[in-house]
Amino acid sequence: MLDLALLGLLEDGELHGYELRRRLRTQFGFLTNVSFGSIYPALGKLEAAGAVETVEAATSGPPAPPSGSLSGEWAALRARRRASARGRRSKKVYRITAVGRAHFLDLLSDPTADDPRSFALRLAFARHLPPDARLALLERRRAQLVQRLTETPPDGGRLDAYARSVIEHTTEGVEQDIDWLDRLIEAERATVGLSAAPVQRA
Amino acid sequence: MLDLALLGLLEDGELHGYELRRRLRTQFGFLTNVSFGSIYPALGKLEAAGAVETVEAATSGPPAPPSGSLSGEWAALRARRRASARGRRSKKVYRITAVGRAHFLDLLSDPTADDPRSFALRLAFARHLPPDARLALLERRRAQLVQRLTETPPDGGRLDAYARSVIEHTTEGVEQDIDWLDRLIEAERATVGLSAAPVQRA
DNA sequence: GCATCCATGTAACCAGTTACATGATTTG
DNA sequence: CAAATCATGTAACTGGTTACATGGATGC
Repeated sequence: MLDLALLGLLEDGELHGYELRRRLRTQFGFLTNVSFGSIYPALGKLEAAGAVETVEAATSGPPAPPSGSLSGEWAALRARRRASARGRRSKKVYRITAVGRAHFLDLLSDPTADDPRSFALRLAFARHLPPDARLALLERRRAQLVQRLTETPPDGGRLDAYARSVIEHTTEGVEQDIDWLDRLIEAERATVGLSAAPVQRA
Repeated sequence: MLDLALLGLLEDGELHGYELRRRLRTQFGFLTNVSFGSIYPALGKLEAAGAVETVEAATSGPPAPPSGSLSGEWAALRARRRASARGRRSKKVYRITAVGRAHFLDLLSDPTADDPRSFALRLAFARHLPPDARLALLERRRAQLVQRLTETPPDGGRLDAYARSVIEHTTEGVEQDIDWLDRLIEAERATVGLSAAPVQRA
């Protein structure tokens, strides 16, 4: 989960841990409250695995987005000078590697992750997937939700009002998710149909 | 989470682990897939803490629901005979204790648990709460969701269609949750107003 | 008698948390 | 210069998971 999120964010820009956390909080409504205690170890693991590498500051690689933060770049420069001069620590900016990109795609296409948060995250990064994998992701999720609906107890009679309300509300939520997925699937099919010969799939 | 669910289920009936799991799967749409690897250790802990106790079969305590399962009772009888005769293991039926009931109420009223599943679970068991605690539970949840909405980024402009769709859908879900809570709160206020002098609270 | 479900349990692991500790930078 | 915010990290813990091991009861 976290690996996926971090790699995804790093896919479009070099970032440091603190900023990664901020983006998780702001850009994704789900996946709030990820704590530093998770992020830094995760980044460490990813670095050890060669999926990301640290860069001293945004100097090389893809044209660093100027983003109008002159003060930020000055700060980075100063930090770097300090860092080399006194060996002190500073911001650790991470960049995704080729290995990391491959790993990211693996995580993104992995069909054995069915929890809602993981799905939301994957869909949010779906632009990195080829169209057919995108479609597969949506349809897999849809099938899961449909099955959950069928598994929902047909009883509900002997529960009190509170429990019943919870169950009904949950069920409604699932139904709306399915509708939403249907719209997405339709849109996806349309674009697939446009860009290539129509593929027949369930 | 699990403790709460187990105690809540045991509040209305003596049950064994396997059956507890089955009920979690069927009665609650959320909280599916709780595994035995969680349940048995949790029951063990609860027993060690004195929150539940094992009974050999449904013989004493609250009038065992006959539930028409004669074969079930025969099986229990036979199992008990075996158990005493050969010291073999059999179904371990748990009953909640006074300590357990107190613990259950604590968990149910604990304001420091804000994740959605925990809330759903507590609301499902809300009949065990006094009306004011019920109202407090609902209003706390509502406040959390409202805050989450205000924290949602007003930007959304520079995200691609997939990420935007996820965020929008999530936001809609939160809004519907709030509407739902509003209805529940209103209903709750009505019953409170009926049974006692109207209390003024935010 | 064999498969299948009911039933309990353990061990290893995993993804995340909180609390703690440290220090640099910015701002009033 | 003090307070707030930026920034990184570690250790202990939590609440679960999967995989494994075992065995009784039921149904065909």
